[in-house]
Amino acid sequence: MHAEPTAVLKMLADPTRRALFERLSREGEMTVHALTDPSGVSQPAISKHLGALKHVGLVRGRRDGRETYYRAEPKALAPLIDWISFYSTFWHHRFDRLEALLKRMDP
Amino acid sequence: MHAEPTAVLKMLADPTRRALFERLSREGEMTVHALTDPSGVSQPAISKHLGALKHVGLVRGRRDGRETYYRAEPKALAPLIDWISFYSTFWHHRFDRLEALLKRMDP
DNA sequence: ACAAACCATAGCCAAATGGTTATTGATCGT
DNA sequence: ACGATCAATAACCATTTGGCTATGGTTTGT
Repeated sequence: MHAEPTAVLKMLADPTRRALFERLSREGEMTVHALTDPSGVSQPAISKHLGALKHVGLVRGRRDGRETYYRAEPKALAPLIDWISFYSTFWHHRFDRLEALLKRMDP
Repeated sequence: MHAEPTAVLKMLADPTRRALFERLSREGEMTVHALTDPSGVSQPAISKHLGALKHVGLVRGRRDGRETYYRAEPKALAPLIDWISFYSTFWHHRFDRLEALLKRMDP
């Protein structure tokens, strides 16, 4: 219970990397090529980021011929959600909006 | 709505810094000295981290004589919670465990 | 008055980070 | 068969980061 969120936080803290995760979350499975296209950075940079995300389980890669399709793995956010959940106890009494925000997450 | 979570994520991604925020969340207002004590790093390092946390609004400092009391400001987590909340829409239909986790956050 | 305590700042340094170009390996289309 | 495409890796580079020591500025206690 409530595992180390450091690795997940590090991954999401970089805007380029978070954009990859967001795009895969929104649009589903995509190739490296499609992800590189509008990213503003080179294909090797994207591959490296995807490798890092994969390493902490935030994405999964499926090789198909010469292409690799990546998909988001939101399960890997569990440590982060656990962390927020755990500390929400301490925040609750002085963060009025928290309750509303948490409700919004589970409508 | 759903502001940039990058700054907040960067702050929490460092273990030393997150430990400060956690400690202030658990134990309430504390001096720099008290925070430095069991941290394993020097007082200037702690002060620098507190300055960074303060800069993004995650803590607030109150000077009292020669001591400075810091407190956590969980309100500043709003961008992060908004981000998770926003993407939960996309995850919800393919992340079964999320629902359970979110329920655990708001029992 | 003055030494000690508390905190912030300055200056420095090693390591980590995020990017690049070049290259390689594999697969596809013609 | 072979040139083109896709992705990963290698090698390199600049910047950022997180730590340190040294110092300075206040405030406190004696």
